[in-house]
Amino acid sequence: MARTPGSRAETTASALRREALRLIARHGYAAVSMRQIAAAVGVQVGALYAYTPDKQSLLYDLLASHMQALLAAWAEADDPAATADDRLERFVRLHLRFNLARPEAVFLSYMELRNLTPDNFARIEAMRRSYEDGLTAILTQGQAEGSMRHGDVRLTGMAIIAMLTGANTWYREGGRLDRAQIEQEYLTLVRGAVGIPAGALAGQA
Amino acid sequence: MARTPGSRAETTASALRREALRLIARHGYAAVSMRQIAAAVGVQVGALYAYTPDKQSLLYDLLASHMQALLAAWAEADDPAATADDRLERFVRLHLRFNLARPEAVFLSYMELRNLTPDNFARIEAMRRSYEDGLTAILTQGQAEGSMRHGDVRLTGMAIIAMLTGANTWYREGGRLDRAQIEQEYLTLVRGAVGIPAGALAGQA
DNA sequence: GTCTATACCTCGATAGAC
DNA sequence: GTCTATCGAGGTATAGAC
Repeated sequence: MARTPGSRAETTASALRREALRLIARHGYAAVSMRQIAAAVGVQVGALYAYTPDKQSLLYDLLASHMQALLAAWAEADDPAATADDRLERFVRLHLRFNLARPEAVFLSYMELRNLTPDNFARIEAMRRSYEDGLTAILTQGQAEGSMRHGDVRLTGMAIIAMLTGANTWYREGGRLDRAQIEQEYLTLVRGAVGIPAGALAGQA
Repeated sequence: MARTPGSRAETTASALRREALRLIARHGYAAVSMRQIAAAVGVQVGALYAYTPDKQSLLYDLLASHMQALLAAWAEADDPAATADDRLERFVRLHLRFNLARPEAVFLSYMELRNLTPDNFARIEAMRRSYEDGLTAILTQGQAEGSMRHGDVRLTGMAIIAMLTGANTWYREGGRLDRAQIEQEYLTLVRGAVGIPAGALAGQA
């Protein structure tokens, strides 16, 4: 049987990531065994160690690649030259779109932080903090431009992110509200929370 | 040594709950062993089974008593005869006050849901739903009274709860903001989100 | 009520054959 | 790259002595 060298390896590697993500999201890192993951991939447990040095690295890779993808998506969506109102709208839409599309990875990213080693935890936290800083910069800009009226910038930023991420706890594909409606609803809530007048349109100072 | 019969048992029972809560909050249900809990309590592992039939019941009891306390606190704080604005303020303050005072129990209540058996999960979910319904009733009332302008009631309720509960992820005793300041900040955010005019005071229609 | 001892199971990780 | 076999550790829960 002719088979491209390495092609089987790539299949197993991606299956490993996919099944590990699925199982850990459902049962938790500590509750999922390497044997379970191997069974889901369709190999014996020893074979997994050709792809990951240990279980911890597997978890870290899942979280790190998720955060890297999020940061990259925001870097592409943001326009630092735009008004704060406009940037805030982009942030809200990107956050919802990105997170609702990957519920399992999002779930892992806040549920499994405590199962990281201290070094790995610090790396993930730095990326998360960088993402949060993107939002607080927008809030600071909005206050300077006079379009937003809110109190403590850090608290407001954390509140907005918590509110948006919370959508993942109840959103289900094919539910009562579609993603476009959800984006609009959350956008209205966020704009009200930071004191943007109800009549103001994004993009105007 | 004269000792009140049963007093030693009560001490162990409460120590068991306290240490189990602390350890599970820190490491997760699946990662904490009955041996670890026993060591923290100061007994051997066999002794724990005089207080709980198994590990699962221990987890369920911790979550159920937390939710019961929350529902009782809200029943006492709420005034169904008041205006929606006033009731919303009470809800925000109670939620923050209650949750910031019990970070470990709050953490368990959303992190360990998946480690409950289906039956136990359904019981906890019913209590959580009942709490959420308290808020959505307020939002519906506010819309009817004309003091609030928001969209989907269920989405708005979930968004508010997620925003408020998020405070637990960053709040630390003795931090930059005290609890009174935090309550005020979140109250402003919530009132803005549901479209209560910035000038309006709670208690006014 | 708590102890010691233990039954029985599953874990992560490795070794060596193919 | 994957298999089988295995090591040493640690898991929940129970039995029976005190």
